[in-house]
Formats: sequence, structure tokens, C-alpha cells
Amino acid sequence: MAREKTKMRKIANNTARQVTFSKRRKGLFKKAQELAILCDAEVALIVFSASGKLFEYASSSMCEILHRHNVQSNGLSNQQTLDLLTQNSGCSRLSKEFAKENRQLRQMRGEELQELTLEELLHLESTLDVGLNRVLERKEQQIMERLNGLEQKGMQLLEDNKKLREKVEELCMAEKQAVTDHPENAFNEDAHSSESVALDGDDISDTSLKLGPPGFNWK
Amino acid sequence: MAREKTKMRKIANNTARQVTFSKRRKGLFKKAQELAILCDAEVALIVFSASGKLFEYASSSMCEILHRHNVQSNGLSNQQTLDLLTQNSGCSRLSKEFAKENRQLRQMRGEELQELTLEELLHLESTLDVGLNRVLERKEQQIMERLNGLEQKGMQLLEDNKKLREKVEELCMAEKQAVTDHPENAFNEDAHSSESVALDGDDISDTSLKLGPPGFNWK
DNA sequence: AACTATTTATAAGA
DNA sequence: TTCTTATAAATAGTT
Repeated sequence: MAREKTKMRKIANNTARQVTFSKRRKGLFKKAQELAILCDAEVALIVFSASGKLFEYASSSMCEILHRHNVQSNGLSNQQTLDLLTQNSGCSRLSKEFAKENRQLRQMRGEELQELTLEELLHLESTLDVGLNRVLERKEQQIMERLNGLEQKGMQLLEDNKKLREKVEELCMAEKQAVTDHPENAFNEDAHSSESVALDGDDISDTSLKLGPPGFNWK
Repeated sequence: MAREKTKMRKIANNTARQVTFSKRRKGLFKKAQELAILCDAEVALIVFSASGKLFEYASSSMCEILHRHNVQSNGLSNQQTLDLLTQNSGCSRLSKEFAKENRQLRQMRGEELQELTLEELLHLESTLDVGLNRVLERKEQQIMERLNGLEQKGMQLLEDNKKLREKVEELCMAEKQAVTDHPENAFNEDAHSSESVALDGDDISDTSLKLGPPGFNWK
């Protein structure tokens, strides 16, 4: 690419070939790095010289890039090696199991049923039936537990309310007694009596009942 | 390298970056090939675009070059590298997925429900419901297909029987005629007539109906 | 995708 | 190998 246009064939002169290899290798690696940086690409470059020396460049980790390459080009060479290895190490067994369970799961969701025979469909139906019944049973159990919990809470609250009301009434009585004993403090009576009235009777019960859902009764 | 010197950093503009990637990738691949040809080198080039698309070049077989690389680099054997890779990425992810699906499957069968909340139970119930309904639908479809198939077969058989019976009767008539014409052959008559009687009447219909399930009628 | 002004790469020579 | 330099190639920005 300079002085003279070179023909695209193996350089005959051995020295010239080595020099060119050195120069062009440098240039190629530079270009590879530039591509990676400028264009946010992942680049791996492996070069073996005619004499067998290895030169390599990787924009990130060579191992990572090669693995990614193996994963994406699934008809390729190293993949075969990987497949052989995984067959021995249990990974393929796992993935087979996984595929099997995955298909079962989808069939339980009602997908991919076209490949099943009538007998298999009947079996699937009974499995789903059993599962559904157990789920319904467990659901009912859960709901009852919640209801019982809420009911107990409500009972506790009712009891608390009852005690509080008694205490309030007691206090009111004490105050009335005090007013009777000392009429000079009568200017306070109106406020206190209206308060005690508000805490008496149906209003209390209504408030406590609002702790449950609308329309819910503590039995 | 033209019009303006570009700074060595990721090109900000997305479109410009893609265009440059395309141009420079082409250039890089050309240079790689030229190096391989001119200098009798073995070259492998792997490029992933920012969007994840794979581009590759290999002066000979990618598999061979990568294998040679694995053997020469790091002192790591091919197997060791692959083992590390599969341990780190594939297998553990797979086994996690497997465990997850396995639990889902068991829960759909009504096992291990104690750890589910009421909301999860309701969701599971509806999933099972959908699945069960689809299975029932598919089952019905299968049954109807079988019934239709059997029905058609039965109709065909009935028709065949009818034709056969007609043929038999025809043959009997012809034989009777023959006996009438040549009484000297009468010693054959008994066997033939008993045969024709057996093929006549209800016996035939009973046999043909046995092709369907017990109690099944061809409508 | 094609053009083109420039930058870069590099073949040959030192 | 490295430097130099004339020239081939590549390519950034534009159309």
C-alpha cells in the first residue's frame, strides 16, 4: 500500500514476509482496538505467525469473548467439545430434566396439549384436579385462619371497650360526686357531662364495629 | 482518517457510530485476511457489535484456531477453560431455573403450599383453573375426533357388509338355479344353503356392531 | 450507498 | 528492527 501496490498472494521473500507480518500485525491490532473503542464493540483477534508464534488481542477478556462466541455460534467447533464435556459432567442431564419439567409445567397450564394422547390428557386432568383441590383446601384453611385471627382481635377490642367504658362511667360518677360536694366548680359541668354522654350508649358500639370490614359481624 | 481526525473515544452519535462500525469492520476483516494471505499466518477475528450481533473471520477453521489458541495460551487446557466457563455461567443458572420450575410444578400438584400467601394461592388457583379448562377442552376435542373416526369406520363396514350380503345372496340364487338345472349335483346343496342362511338376518348385524365399544350404536 | 478531502497504513529503501 | 517517505488504502463527513 505504498511505493508499489502489492499483489494479494503470499510474499515469496522470506525476510520481506517477516517484515510485512510485523508491520501489518501491528496495524491490524491497532485497527481492532480502534473499532472496539470507537464503536463500543467487543473484539477478539488471534494471530499465529507462520513460525507458530501466538499474538492475541481482546477488547475485554479473551475468555469471556470466546465463551460468548461459543454460545452464539451453536453449530460450531468448540461447542461440540463443550457438549461432550457437559454430557459427562451432569449439565446435560440437568438440562434434559429441565426441558422435561418445563414441558410438564406448560402442559399443566394448558399449553402444548396437541401432542398428548387421550390417555395422557386424562392423567393430566386428574393431576390438575388433585392439585386444584389441594389448593382450594389450603386456601380455605388460610381464610379460616385469617377470620379466626380477626375475630379474636375483635373480641379483644370489644372487651377493651367494655373495660374502658366502665372506667369512664366510674370517672363520671366520681366527678358528679365532686360537683355535688363542691357546687362552686359547676362552670365545668357542661363540657364534662357532654363528653361522658358521647362515650355512652350506641356510639361506642358503632365505632368498635368499624374495625372489621363493612357489614362484618364479630358473631 | 479523513476530512477530520477522529478522537479515540466512543462515538457519541448513535447513527454515526453504527456507520463507522460497518465501515471499519469491513476494513478490519479485509486487513485480517490480507495478513493471513500475504504472511502465511493463521488469523481468527471475532467481533460483537454493541447490539450483540456476531461477526467472525477465520483464515482457516475457526474451531481449529480457537483450539490451538486454548492449548497455547495461559497454560490452561481446553477442558479446564470450558469447565470454568460452564461452571460460571451455564450450569448454575440452569440449576437455579430448574429449582424454581420444580417448585412451581410441585405447587401446581398441590404440594408445598404451606409457604404460599393467600394471594399466591388465589393466583395458583386461577392458573390451575385455566389449565384444567384447556385440558378438558382438548380432551373433549380428542374424544369427538375418535368418535367421528369410529363412526365413519362403522358406516364403511356396514356398507361393506351390505354389499357382501348382496353378493352372497346373488351367488346363492345362482347356485339354486344351477341345482334346478342339474339335479344330479344336489349332494352339495345342504352345505351351501346352511352357509347362506348363516349369513342372512340378525347374526350379521350383531357381528358388525361388535366393532364399536359395548353398547355403542352407529347412529 | 456514493463521493472526496484527508488521514492512515505501509512497501521499499536506508 | 526502526526510520523515512512516496504512495496506496481507509475512512469521516457530506450528499
